Amino acid sequence: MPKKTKNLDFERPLTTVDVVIFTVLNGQLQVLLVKRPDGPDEPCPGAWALPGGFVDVDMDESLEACARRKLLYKTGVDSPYLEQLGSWGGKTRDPRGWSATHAYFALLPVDSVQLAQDAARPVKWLAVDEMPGARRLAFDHHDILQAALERLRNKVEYTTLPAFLLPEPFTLPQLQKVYEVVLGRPIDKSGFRTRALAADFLQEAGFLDVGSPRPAMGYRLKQRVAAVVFPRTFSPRS
Amino acid sequence: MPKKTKNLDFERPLTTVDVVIFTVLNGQLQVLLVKRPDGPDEPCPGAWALPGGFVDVDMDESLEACARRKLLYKTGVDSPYLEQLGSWGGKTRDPRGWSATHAYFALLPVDSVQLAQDAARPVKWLAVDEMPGARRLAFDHHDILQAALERLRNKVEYTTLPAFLLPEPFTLPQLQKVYEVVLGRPIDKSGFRTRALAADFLQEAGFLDVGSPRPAMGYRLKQRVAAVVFPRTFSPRS
DNA sequence: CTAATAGTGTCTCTGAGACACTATCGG
DNA sequence: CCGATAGTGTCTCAGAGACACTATTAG
Repeated sequence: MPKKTKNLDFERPLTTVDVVIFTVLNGQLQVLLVKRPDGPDEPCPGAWALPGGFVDVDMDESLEACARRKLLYKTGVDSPYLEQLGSWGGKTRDPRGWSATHAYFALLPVDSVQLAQDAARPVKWLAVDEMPGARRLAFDHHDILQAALERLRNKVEYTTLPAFLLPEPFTLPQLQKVYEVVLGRPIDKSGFRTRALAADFLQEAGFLDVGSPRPAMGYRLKQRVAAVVFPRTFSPRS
Repeated sequence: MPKKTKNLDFERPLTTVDVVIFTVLNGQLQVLLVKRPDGPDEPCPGAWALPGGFVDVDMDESLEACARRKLLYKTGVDSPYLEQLGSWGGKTRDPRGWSATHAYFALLPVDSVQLAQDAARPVKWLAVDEMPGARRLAFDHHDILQAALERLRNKVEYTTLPAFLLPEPFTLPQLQKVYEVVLGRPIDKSGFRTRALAADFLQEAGFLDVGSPRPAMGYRLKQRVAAVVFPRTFSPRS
């Protein structure tokens, strides 16, 4: 290892942060994508990509601060549920050189979002179920998105994460729908209610009339910071 | 954001990979540490640190390959259980500049290790329980180690990870001891055996006489690649 | 009244925890 | 024989799954 002695003048990898931003919209789990600019010097020109970009060593105090900055810039949301997902790095993932990205994933209610619509950088929600195999995302963002989905679906089995996808206040049937959307299968109502209430992470917020024949109790999260863990999973009896 | 246009000549963070290497030795969970060199230009001179270092854009194909290279170099082990832990990055974690590290954690049986003893870079095992609060590791390696411990202890509750800490073949009582060492509490023998065998990740390898009055069945892992997940955790009745 | 959704009660069964029990070895 | 460790059987109980049941609204 000749280069790593005293001086630091060896080639450094490019360092980026990408954020997988999920919400529920039209009864579907959706992810935020940004169109890469066209141009001769641009990698993946015109392709859809996860929001993200280079770490700015002057602006960013830390990786998480960088992720929050990019998220705030694209969505206007400043304190969503945000969790580190992992990092991807290698010689070939970016044509501009050895590059490593730190990926985060965020959950937010769609009503809190003000998309930064900019003609130069179009932004859109895409339902994850409608992502055709053919539609390739930029770089290795397909892998990153799949990892985020896997993490989300795993955690949904035993945590209260989906509550961060809903605007407050919400009803238990609404929350159950979100669980079902993310898991892709129906859940028993009685068991769901028992679990949700036993987890003690909700507080009542008065009855809501959401157009159903009978009004339902509305709830807010007691703590908007972290997820609560259930004692067991939702896995169905085999 | 002025700098991130076409050209790439803005300052790049330093990029490193660190590996938290665990084993069980003398009935204790131990972690591998490397002494930082002394010297006027060195950060944290003489402090103990996790093995790791800069990504070498010529040698390393990917982050994981870089982690494996560093692990092989220090221990001689080339295919341990290796998992990404997370990344830590910020303006102040390294006095040499904005730096981001990609942390991995590895589990390996102590008998497979040939420590690279080099007078310039001493290497040692340290029992995690004997780490005094006062003993500060280099950089933010204390945080990284704590995160690795938390991850390990969490996963031990519901996976077969501890099997990667033992030389094969091993007996079920030996494996149970490892679980107890990592968890820091006793486990019921009967329940442990039922779970372990039901998980179907072991194959018999003949009786072993390990000095106990009665010989016990030895086992090997069916797959040395990934951990198996239990249906429920070991959490004790409240 | 009926239709539709909100919310509850009840039965069963799996699997963990606790712990007493038997089995097999060395001396 | 005894002591020590390996390994098994049995009872109980929490909590998930399944599903039938009641409650409250709009029309």
